[in-house]
Amino acid sequence: MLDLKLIRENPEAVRERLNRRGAGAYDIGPIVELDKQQRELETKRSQLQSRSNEIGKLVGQKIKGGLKPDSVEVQALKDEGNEIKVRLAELEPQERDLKTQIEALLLALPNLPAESTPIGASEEDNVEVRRWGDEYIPESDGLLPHWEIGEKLGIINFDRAVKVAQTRFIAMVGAGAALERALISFMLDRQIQAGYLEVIPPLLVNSESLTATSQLPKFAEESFKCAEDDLWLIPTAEVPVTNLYRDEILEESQLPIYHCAYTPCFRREAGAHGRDNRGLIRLHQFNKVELVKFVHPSTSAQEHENLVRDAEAILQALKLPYRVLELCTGDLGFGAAKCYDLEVWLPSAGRYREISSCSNFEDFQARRGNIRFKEAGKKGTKFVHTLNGSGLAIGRTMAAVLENYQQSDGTVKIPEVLQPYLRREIL
RNA sequence: GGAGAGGUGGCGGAGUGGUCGAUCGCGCCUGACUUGAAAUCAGGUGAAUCCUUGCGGAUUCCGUGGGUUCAAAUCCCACCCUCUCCGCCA
Repeated sequence: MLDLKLIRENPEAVRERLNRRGAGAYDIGPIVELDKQQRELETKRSQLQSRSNEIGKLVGQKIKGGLKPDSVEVQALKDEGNEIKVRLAELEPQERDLKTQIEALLLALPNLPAESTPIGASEEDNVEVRRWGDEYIPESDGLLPHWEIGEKLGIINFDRAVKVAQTRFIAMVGAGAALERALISFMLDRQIQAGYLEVIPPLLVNSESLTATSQLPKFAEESFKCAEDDLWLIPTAEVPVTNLYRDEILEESQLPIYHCAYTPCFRREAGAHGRDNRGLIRLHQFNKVELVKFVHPSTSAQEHENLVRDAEAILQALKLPYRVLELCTGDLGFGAAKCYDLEVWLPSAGRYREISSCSNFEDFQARRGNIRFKEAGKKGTKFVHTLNGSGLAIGRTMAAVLENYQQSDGTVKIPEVLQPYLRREIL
């Protein structure tokens, strides 16, 4: 959520920055107008309230001083109090209504792109920052896509999972399940070593949590909702982990807070029919190790760079070729101020595919979730900055391992760093 | 799911209609005393919004939302959450 004060005081600057996401896509005019009305009402209402409080006190004093509750003097005050009550009953709903409208409009506005985010219209304009591991890119002759490898080895079952659930669900079997589990353990171990505190959060979350991290209200159709309850299946561990500290005031000395979490993620992938529909790339349920940071605003840019490096470290350890993209303003996620995507090399596609997305939300989520910190000895509070990134998506990593490590005899080598987890060298 | 108890400031814990944003204790901060610390003493110590150039002022917040009243932490209604016992269960 953007700071209403910032919009009020610098509307032109806010407009300019929002336009970087797409010219004219967002209009703050109504917010500015409603905010003006709301403040006028608030001033009026607060003055009435003040007089009403005064009357309340006066009546109390008079009665204590010996006047009868039904004496003329007291009755006159009561009458005035009743009058004010009538006028307040008019103003209050108006003000509340305005506030609700403003809130709804604010929740629908995306974050301002950071000054450093490259300006562009679409993913075409994303900027490649660096590439790693070209020497590990396999020869392209006779390569199979990962779903064929998985089926041949009998470690991924697509058809049976569809019977059990729906299309875009899979079942991992035997060594496939073990490899999935090994990847999870390996990534968690690495990230814990890098300083992240592991969490196993709830996999169902309420609407308030989804609103704080900004999946709601705009992207409701992307998540699975439990019909009987105000509970949703998490689309990413970002939601429960970020919301761990919702409505809290942290001590400055507690920052930074680093968490990692392995969770399954559930996404409806609405509107994605027919796209990337083979294999492990786009499923309704997938596993992910997520990194989440809560940091002091002055450090968040550096923390973001470090977060990306922590995600990259996994790909490097697995010797999977990848590149780092800096997303342009036109491709930037709703809540992000700045975002790097990691893309891993998928030989079957002959291209890089997203395997991690590392975003700095600055105070956007913190504002929505009311996550603040207090500086020692100083009055008031500030919003923390939140960041998160995949470290990494497990299913896509599995796909990348199967394809990049396949051998001409149809077997798949196990990356060295996973061998201790799997206790074997070949699939 | 049933019965009972309860939700007040960082913590503990008062407060059952009136000047209560809330006694008090602990914690924390500042100052005095001290070579320093402890102890002691004095003062201070929540958040948010609006008005104001500033000084400052006003309003809101005692789980949440309604209601009664001139006036609600306090009374009424609904809901949420926590604890204890029972039931059920991995």
